[in-house]
Amino acid sequence: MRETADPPRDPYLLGSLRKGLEVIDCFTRQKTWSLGELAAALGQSKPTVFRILHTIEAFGYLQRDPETGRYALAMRFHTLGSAAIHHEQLRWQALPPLQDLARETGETVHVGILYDGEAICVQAVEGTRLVRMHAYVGKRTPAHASALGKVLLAHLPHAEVDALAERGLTRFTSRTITSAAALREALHQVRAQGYAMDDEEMELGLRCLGAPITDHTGRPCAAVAVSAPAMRMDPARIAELIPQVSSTAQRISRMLGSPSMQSPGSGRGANAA
Amino acid sequence: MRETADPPRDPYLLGSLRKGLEVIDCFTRQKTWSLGELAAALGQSKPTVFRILHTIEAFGYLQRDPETGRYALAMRFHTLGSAAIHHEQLRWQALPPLQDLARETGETVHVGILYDGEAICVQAVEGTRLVRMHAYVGKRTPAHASALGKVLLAHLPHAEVDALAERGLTRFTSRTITSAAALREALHQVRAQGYAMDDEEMELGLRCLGAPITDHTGRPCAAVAVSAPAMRMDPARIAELIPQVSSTAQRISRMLGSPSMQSPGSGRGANAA
DNA sequence: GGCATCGATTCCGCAATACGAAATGGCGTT
DNA sequence: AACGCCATTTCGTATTGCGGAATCGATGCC
Repeated sequence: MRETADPPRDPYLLGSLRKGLEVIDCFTRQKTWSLGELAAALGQSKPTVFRILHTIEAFGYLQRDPETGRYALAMRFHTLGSAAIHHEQLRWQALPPLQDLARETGETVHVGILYDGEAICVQAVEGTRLVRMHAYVGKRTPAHASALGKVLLAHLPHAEVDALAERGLTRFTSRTITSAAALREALHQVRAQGYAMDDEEMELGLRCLGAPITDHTGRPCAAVAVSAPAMRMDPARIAELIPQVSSTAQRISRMLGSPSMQSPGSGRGANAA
Repeated sequence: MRETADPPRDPYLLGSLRKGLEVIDCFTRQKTWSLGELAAALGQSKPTVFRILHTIEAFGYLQRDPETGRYALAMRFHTLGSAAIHHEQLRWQALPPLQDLARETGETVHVGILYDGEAICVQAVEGTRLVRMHAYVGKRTPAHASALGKVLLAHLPHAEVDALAERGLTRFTSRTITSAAALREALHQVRAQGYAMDDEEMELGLRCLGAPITDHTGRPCAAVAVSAPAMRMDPARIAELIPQVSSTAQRISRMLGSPSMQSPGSGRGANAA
């Protein structure tokens, strides 16, 4: 029989490299694989998969359990992962404004991006208070349960948000948003307000406020957040922090070449435009 | 002219996958590349490199700067990197003993492995004191300036330690070991003592004690460390902590199937054997 | 505005490469 | 001791990937 029609074949896709990457992908789903399992999962012959594994292993990206001979991701991927984060140019641009915000508020502040349903911290500055949230570059938080994440989800196509909710919204506290309907409602509010709040949804006693950073096309590409113990985040303090976080976000956006929300000197613009 | 003799050609090395991995490797040295730069650096033709980049990009492992068209590592690598750490089986085995040690001492404790000149934390339990070291999975520390790192370096072939020193030993405090000779001497002492100490070598005011974990072959494969502010790490406290850290390390080693240093019931063995 | 330049992308024919069926080897099980 | 499962190796063939050269597109210079 002839090929079952894959009409739009990409002539620049290298087959053996493609299969290699498919193999690597498998390891995000299951931590160890035997040759036979992988061959079956990918629908490839064992010699083919053997050569692929052999090549990747030769580069130190995979390692085998000396006992069982099963393959697993090696630490070399962790090196690449760190490099990926440190390469974000955003990281360096955002640092001075973040430091200012941390100094003004005394609280931990951070900048993150959305990736695959998680908010990933790419830069953080800790607050000066003894009891404070800890943040570090590379920290990941489920998007539905963080201020950073909700700000970024709010500007995503509805279909993607639904797909995320479909995968299940893990509960962390009694306040975590766990239904698709509640998430949609919360994101609607975020869009209306221009900022997001995590009200002890990830951890009891921790509140965060987040605001969007827009890139040169005006699209939200990242977010800033300030995090503090709930005891220091009463309504009065929140009202005070919101403009501080928002203006930090706008400052970073401007550095990225974002078209300002309101032309400078045009007075107070309608913020519902 | 004929090929310049690469005698031990590996028949199971897939050429195009190999080149793809070489391309990925390039991004650990320089954060962004243009097609032409990569082609020149690898000694490959531009169409070849183009196909490779195209394939990797199609998988979301590379992304292009929309402005300049330059390639950079994408966040997807960070996902793989996290997965690599979380797949360490050591991580789960070590947790209960670590929790016990953290409870007994009240200080932050962690387990790490050596990779490419850095100690990488694969499991951590924070202490209970208000002022304490913060540790998290994935944290990396230069090996020459940490207790974890020095324990693991001590059991490496001398050539590898020298190679590391060759690359330069960054100074963090006035106490950081920065010469190859001093490092060799320090590692010699670690081997003799059976534990390592970081005496404010990474950060002033922070002391750590580390002890080796051995795998089923008896080879040191990881290490445990306890970290505390120097004010809580005076000589008396250190003398108290050393056996606690060591016995935690031995407990974990035994779980990994390590042959005990001294057969159970054989009384106090000579620890210099 | 037109032309030169430089980098990225596409074309195309040739040859090397990667493919998989089947054979082999190693090891734990019955 | 023979079986059966899984990883590894062999080998002939067809496909895939290769690179020189042409094309396209943007940028800068006259």
